[in-house]
Amino acid sequence: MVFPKTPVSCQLCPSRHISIFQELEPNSVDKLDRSKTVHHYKKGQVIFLEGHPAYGLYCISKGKVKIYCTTPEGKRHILRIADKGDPVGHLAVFSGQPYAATAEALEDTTICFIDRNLIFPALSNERDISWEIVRKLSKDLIFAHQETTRMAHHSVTERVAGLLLLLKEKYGKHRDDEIWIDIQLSRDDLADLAGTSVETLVRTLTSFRDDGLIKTEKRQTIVLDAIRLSEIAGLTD
Amino acid sequence: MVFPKTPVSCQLCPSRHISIFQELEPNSVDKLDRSKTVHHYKKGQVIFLEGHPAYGLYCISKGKVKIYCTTPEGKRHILRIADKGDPVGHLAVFSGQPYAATAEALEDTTICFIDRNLIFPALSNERDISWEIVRKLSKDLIFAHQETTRMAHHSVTERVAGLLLLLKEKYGKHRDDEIWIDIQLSRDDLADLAGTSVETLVRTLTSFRDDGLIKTEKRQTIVLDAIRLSEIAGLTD
DNA sequence: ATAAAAAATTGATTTTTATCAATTATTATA
DNA sequence: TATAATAATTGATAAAAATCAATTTTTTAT
Repeated sequence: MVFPKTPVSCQLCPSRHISIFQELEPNSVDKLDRSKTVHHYKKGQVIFLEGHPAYGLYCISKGKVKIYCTTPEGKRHILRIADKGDPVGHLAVFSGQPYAATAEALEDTTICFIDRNLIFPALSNERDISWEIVRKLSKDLIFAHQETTRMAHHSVTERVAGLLLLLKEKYGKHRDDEIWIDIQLSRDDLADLAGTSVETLVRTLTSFRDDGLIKTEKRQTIVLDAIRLSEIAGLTD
Repeated sequence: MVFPKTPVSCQLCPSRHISIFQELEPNSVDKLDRSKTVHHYKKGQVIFLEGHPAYGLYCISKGKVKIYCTTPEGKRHILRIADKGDPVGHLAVFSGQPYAATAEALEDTTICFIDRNLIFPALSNERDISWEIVRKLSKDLIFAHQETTRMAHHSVTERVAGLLLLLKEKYGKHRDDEIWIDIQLSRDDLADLAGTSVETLVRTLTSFRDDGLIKTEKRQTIVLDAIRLSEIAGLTD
């Protein structure tokens, strides 16, 4: 694995103003800046592996990372997609446990690593950052609970519809009066996000296409009828 | 709803030394003590409802509480069972959102309520409590992710086996050389925990009983073969 | 540009699980 | 204690989704 260092300062980082560290004092930012190392990963490269000891956390400067668990039978479940500004591996560091999931670059990614022993000293002058983290983790936990419930009690059709809407919210771009989901995900990725098999996912997309809910072009998806999709997803009532 | 006040001090609370507040200075405990109100709920009573505004959080003094989500179709999913010392409703308070789930007493329960506006002042002198909460939330989030993966990719048989082992860990009591799961859960509760229908749950238990993995007596379960159960649950490899 | 590899799609089949219906057991109540 | 109400169980059936297999499309590498 190659770890080329690049001079990227936190002050100039494109993700600076959306990350969990957005409220830091300049002094703390400087400390972070001196504590971090910058790394580049090509699409498909693994950043860390489930089960490995967590020596630190990451913050995405550029690119996207998928975080997934693997079952004993080799099935993958993508827990989330981390974008510019998002922390990765922080749960392991905060909880003191090994990484509970694998992180893999979805596209060419620049990511900063902060050693777990340097994080807390760098934040020592920040009074509120820990409560800010509590707030974010609580939100994430509520979302995770909803996901668990969805996986347990909703059909694949409902889950795929919900997934498409989520992706539309997060990655939707307007183009030619249509909403285009601007993220490069394979069918396998989509299946791993929806918690189903590739074949079932494809059939679900096909049926959505046949019903005029979506349009697919070159592995890209366009949402044509978000209202009907959210009815199917069970988000309206 | 009846809210009888009882003189229960935090210092004397049976849950004092296992709760998230276990590390507090005496001064902070006093503040909490003066901020809280004590409430009693009979088995089956609802403590708060999904969707309602969160005016504060709870800490269980005695008893057990199930926290569940309800889907639009009326299906329930029990996210967790909170015991003596466990916080309830804290996610809503920490995140500033309404309660995302319903809390209902599984048995007669004594629980303390702390208004959301009084929590942070009471903890103002505590340097590390927020990082302690970060640690606990991170652990909970990792667990929640594992649950999501389990619901998405494991069969009902695997999930029920895993559930029984979890209950055994948490509520197992040795009696007559056997491990007895000492908690009063209906078949509906077990189904809602495993994310399946009552009928399928019953059939799964029956097959476990036929295979000599468990023994059931008067709605109570005894684990006879934890090793084989954990093989079925997919926890061994 | 072409061949090889990888990804996506479609079809057929089996397995799993939910649902509906009926019955039995248990608990609560008069 | 008898009776009603609730909970648990069993059976039959239908629906959902996984799996296996084959084919087509797209991408990558030569």
